[in-house]
Parts: sequence; structure tokens; C-alpha cells
Amino acid sequence: MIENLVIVESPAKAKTIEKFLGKKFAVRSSMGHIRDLAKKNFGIDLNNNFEPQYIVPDDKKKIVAELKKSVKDSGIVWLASDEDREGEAIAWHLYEVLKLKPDNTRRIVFHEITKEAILNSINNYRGIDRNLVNAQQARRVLDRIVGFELSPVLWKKVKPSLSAGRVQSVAVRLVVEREREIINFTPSSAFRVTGNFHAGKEENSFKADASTRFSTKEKAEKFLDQCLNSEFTVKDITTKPSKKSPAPPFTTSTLQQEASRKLGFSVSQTMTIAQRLYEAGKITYMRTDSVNLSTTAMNSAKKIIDAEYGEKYVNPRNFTTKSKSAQEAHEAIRPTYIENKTIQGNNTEKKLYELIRKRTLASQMSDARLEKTTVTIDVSESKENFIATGEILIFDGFLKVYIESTDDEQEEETKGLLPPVKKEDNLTYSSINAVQRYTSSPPRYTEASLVKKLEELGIGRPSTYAPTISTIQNRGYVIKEDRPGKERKIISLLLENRSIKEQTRNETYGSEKAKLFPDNIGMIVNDFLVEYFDNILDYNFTASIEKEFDDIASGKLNWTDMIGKFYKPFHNQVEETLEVSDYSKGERMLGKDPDSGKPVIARMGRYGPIVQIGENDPESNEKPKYAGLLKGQQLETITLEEAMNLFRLPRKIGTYEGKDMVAAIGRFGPYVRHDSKFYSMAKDIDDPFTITAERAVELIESKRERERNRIIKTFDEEPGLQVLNGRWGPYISFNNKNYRIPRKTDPKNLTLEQCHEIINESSTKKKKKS
DNA sequence: CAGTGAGCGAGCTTCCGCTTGACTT
Repeated sequence: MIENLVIVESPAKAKTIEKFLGKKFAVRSSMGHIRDLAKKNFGIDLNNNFEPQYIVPDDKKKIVAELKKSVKDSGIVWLASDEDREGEAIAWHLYEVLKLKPDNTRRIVFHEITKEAILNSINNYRGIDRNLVNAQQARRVLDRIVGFELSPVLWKKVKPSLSAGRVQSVAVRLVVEREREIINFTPSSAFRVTGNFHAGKEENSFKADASTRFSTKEKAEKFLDQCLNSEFTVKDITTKPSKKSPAPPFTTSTLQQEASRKLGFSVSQTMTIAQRLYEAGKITYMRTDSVNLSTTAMNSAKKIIDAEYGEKYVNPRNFTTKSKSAQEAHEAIRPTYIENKTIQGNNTEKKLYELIRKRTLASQMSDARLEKTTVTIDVSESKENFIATGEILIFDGFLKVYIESTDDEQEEETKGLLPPVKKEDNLTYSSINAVQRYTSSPPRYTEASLVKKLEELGIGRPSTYAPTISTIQNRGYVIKEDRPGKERKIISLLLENRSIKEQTRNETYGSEKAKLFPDNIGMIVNDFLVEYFDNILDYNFTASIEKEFDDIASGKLNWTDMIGKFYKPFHNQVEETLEVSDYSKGERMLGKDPDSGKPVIARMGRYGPIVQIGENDPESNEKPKYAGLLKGQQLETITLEEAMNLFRLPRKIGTYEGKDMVAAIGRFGPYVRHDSKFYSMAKDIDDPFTITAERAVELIESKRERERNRIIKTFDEEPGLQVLNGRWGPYISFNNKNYRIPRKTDPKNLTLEQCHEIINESSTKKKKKS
């Protein structure tokens, strides 16, 4: 018999707390929610005022059984789940499932794991807040209604197994709309003029930009002509102090963003590594929306900064969250022991830990102080000025430890120190350069910048950012990939040695790395949902229902009333959509086939995106011609010309040994078919549209050659064992399993005995590993 | 492994938020 049983959500938390509480307390964890709506039959009784049908999922049965046992053996049960809507609901589900009694059950909360905070919570216990629980039930039920009514509409109207939901569908919408902005973006160009000036010695030259940009080459040229005959005088110098303040400590979302920008981690990678750090006791909880630090943490940060950098660098700060949706059940993400500069662990763990530590330290450090100098240069023959800006760091402050990155790809030119010049000084130029500059489209989202946007909209929670990003990719709505840039010509005019020279050079633009692109099905699903369910896809939908959840939490609104008001019109909308909407294939008319005059249509087919010539007319005997899109081609952007090109495959390219050779593209890329056998083309070398008969024969013969060389050795005694040549060198095939041959061994001279030795050795190795 | 797109019908898919392992390569 233990006097007190404390139940928290996470086992790592349980371990820490147990140390603070001493022998009279046992601490167990629930591993998050222990009950959820049944998946069968909708999980909500629509005829009985939305009564939720809760069940204990299979993977939670064991935990519940263990908790029941612990409850039996103890006196007072302390429900210590997180201090937010979900945490309150977990406490209530525990109360219900474990059949707890009011007189020996106590609800406690703390949002930092320190001894004081926990002891304090024990002295300030309360009961379960039923209003807060009801707000959670409303949230849960509404998400189930939206998800389980919308998804089946997609199964019927677009494709089976698709999904829609309050969070994921908006995430997809953001990506789709951004892509369309980019597709519709037309860059414009202007000439930016930069001069290299100096007052005395040429080594002391500095750069200054013309105060306006010139829309055409002619205008830029005219200005350079004026410069050619001008005198340059310093007209004005101003100096202004400025300061920079550190960013707050990490939340889940900002950690994901910085780990992405600075370390190149994907959102899920960051969370997996952070989870390991948390379980090892190196950092505080990693799923949080709070920027708050405990007083103890602030004090140790202060000590470290003082010791390592001096008192001048110390500036304790309390940050407040900007996010309206924040529930702040935890602290910000910080090292548990900030004095540890690094930790034991693998490389990625070390890097992420050090990032978290630097960010935490910097947040408690002084502002950086700068001085910004602006020099205005008069051009005697023109109304325009040149302007030079310089920035010097007077005091580095937090910058000594940590600089936050930005998403801006346009790297800001580093402004340095300007050489000493005075008002009225005459300046000479060594060169003045007018360079054509294009405007750039809005940037595509990265995983992390999409999380940032969702957080700004108050959509999703720290525990769901990473899973949401995975879901929209797993469903095929969005793909993360690299794209090569395109080339364009840039004109520049260089004024040097009293003459103006025109030059053109190439610039690549629009190359992308690990960016989110909508795929065909994502665009079709999004367009369908936006057309018929614009209210749910609205960026403010979550924010507006959150207000109602708040009213439920404060007791002003009854949760079933709120759901009732939502359900009826929404359900009608679903029924109506099923009736009036057409099957959505994302059809786009591309134009007319120049040969037959029939329409050319791009659309989604059973197995992927296709183009077709002619319409599907059940009354006509003439079937349309079909061709699949190539990888990288999108229904949204494919042109008539590109579509017509696809119909050139499959293409007969000649005959060999009396049989036809046909070039085409299959599921595994381009191939040549000959005598009903398939021969893959070489990646980046062969092109099915242009491949010659000679080259095709080469492919056929080289594969035959490989086939001939495949078998190195067989044994009559044991036909199931063969020594073969594979892609990665010789190997032994035995009972459909493959075994690597040690490098030093010559495969040709292997005996049957030696083969078995290799097989046995590798299987014992595998056992050891597992 | 390597096309295809007809038509029938049974049975399945799906949400968001809390949490960790259990899996394979």
C-alpha cells in the first residue's frame, strides 16, 4: 500500500517528479489520452444529443490495466495531467475509467517541473474542471464530425482513401494557393545602380546605391551618362543608434523553424531528436507553445552568462507569448542543466542541444547596440542621389552567442564600417554599375515555414505540427522536393575609365531545395473542398470555434448546444454536396488536336494524371486516345504542346531479330520493349522520344550479357543454393534469401561447405544484433 | 515489375490531440 499515487502524462516526467516527492508518493504515467471516440459507427450518438462513444484503444489497454492495479494499492490519487484543455480531459477520463471516488481524488497542475512548483501544487489541489473538459469534448466531437463526414464525400467524388479535416485541409490550401501565386507571378525588372566611391585613397572605397531604380535600360544609361560628367559631393551624414533584442526561448514551432534553417532538419526529424533529448533528461518538454522560463532556469542562465561573458551581458527577461491560441501548459524548450555546454550523444543530438542552449542563454542576455550611418552623395548633373549605409556594432550583447535566422532567401548584403568622410567632401568613383534586377515571386513553403504559418493562424497544436506535415505528404496532396532553377539573361552597364560598357550574363533563378509543392490530387481535393465547404476551409474557422470553446470552458455556453448549432447546417451541406457535385477529375481543356480537331483534355485517371484526345462519349464507338503525364508534369500547368508530345509514345523504333522494338515510359521509367521483354533505359542518358534502334540493340545486348554472367556457380547436390552476380557484386542466394560474400573470397572457387559457412555466420550476426 | 481507363459489388478508407515504443531497411 502506497499512500499517494500521482498520475502524469509522460513517463519521463514521472521519473523526474518521483525524485522530488519522496517515498510516500508513487508516480505513474498515462501516456497521453487513455480513451478516444470509437472508430466504428461514427463514435458519436447523433440521436442522443451527441453523446460520445468512448472506448479504450487496444494499445492503451495494458496501461489502463496497470493503472487500475496501482489505484487499488493506494490511498489518494493525484491527477497531474497537463494544465490545459486536453490535460483536463485526460484527468476526467482517468477518473471515469479508473472508477475513482471524489473523496480520495485530487486534481493538481503545474507548468514547470521544479520541486517548488510541484510541492506548491500538492498544497493547492482542486477538483476536475468540468467546463474545461466539456470544451475538450466539443473540440474532439467537432473534429470527428468534420473529418468523418468530409472524407467520405471525397471517396465518392474524387478518390477512395482520401482525407479531409479542420487542420490538414487548411494546410494543403496554403500550399496550393501559394503555388498558384507563384504560377501567376510575372517578374518585372529594374536597374539597380551601385557605385564604388572614395574620398582620398582608393583603398578606402565604399559602395553606395542610387536612391531610385531605373525601369528601363535607356533610363539607366541616361543616368550613367549624367554620372560621367558629374561631380560627387557628400551632401549629408547622419548617424543613428539602434539596437537588436534576442528572440524568446524555443517553442515547438520556433525550434522546428530554426532547426530547419540552421541544421537542415525536417520537422519530424527535429521532433524525434528532441524526444530523445527529453527522455535522457537533457531538455525540458519539447511539445510546448510557451516562451516562459522557470525562475530557477532564469537564475542559472544568469549565473552562466555572468561567469562566461561578464555582468554587462546579463539581462534577465520574461517573454510573453504572441500566439492567441497558446495554452502554456509547459515551459519553453530549454536545457535542464544549462551549465552543460554539450552532451553525450550522436552528432544530431549534440547539434540540437547546443542550438537550444544558445537560444536559451541569448534570451537572457543584453541587447546588441549598433550605430547606423547614412551618407547621402549629391550627383551634380542629376536629381538622383547615391546613398551609402554602414553599420557598426558598438556592443555585441546576445549576438555573441546566437543569431536567429530568417526565411528570406535574398541574402542581405553585410553592411560594414564606412570610411571616415565629412560633409562637403568631394568623392571620386572607380566604377558605377547598373545591373538588371528581377522581382521574385513569394517563396514556396518549407515544412517549417508552413508550421509557422499554421501557428500564426492558430491552427493545430505543438503535438500535431509534425504529424500534420507528414499526413499531407502521405496522402499525396503535397510533395517535398528539389527543383532545378531556370536561366535568364541579365543586362548590366558598367561605367569605368570614362566609358560605358554593356554586358549580358546568365543568372539562375527559382531553384528550390526541400520545398513543398502541391501535387495533382492535392489541387483537385482543395478546389473541391473550397468550392463546397468554404466555411470549413476558411482560414478563420479554427479561430472562431476556439472562441466558442473558450465560452464553454468559462461556463457561458453548453457544449452540446454549440455542436448542435454546427452540426445541422454542416450535415445539410454534406448531403447537398453529394447531390449536386460532379465527380471531380480536375479536367482542363488544353486546346484542339491539330490532326483530328478533337479536344485535348488533361485530367486525373484511374492510375494517375493523363491527357486524352477526344471526349469520353459512351454513345460513340470511338475511344479517346490516352497518355500518362511524365514525372514532374502537373495537370495545372501542362501545355497543349507538351500534351501532344506525350502521344508520340509508345514509339516503334525499329526491328531486331525479326521482332519490333518499342520505346515507352512505364511505372519504373523509360524502357524499350522487344520480344515481350523489357529493357530499362539509362537514367539521364537515353530519351524515349529520340532513342535510336542502334542504342536499343545495345541495351538489349548488354542486359543479355548481364543475364549470362549472372550465374557464377551452382551445385548439383543443392539446387536451391546459387552463387550469383548482382548489382552490388557477387552474392549467395539460398532459400530466397541473399548473403553477402566477404571481399577477400573469390566467388568462383567457393565450395558448397564454404557457402554454408557464410550463410551461418551472417545469420548468427543478425541474431546478435537483434 | 513494365498498362490501364468496362462494370459489378463487398469491404475498407477518414478526423485532431495527448503520449511512446514497435516495427523494417
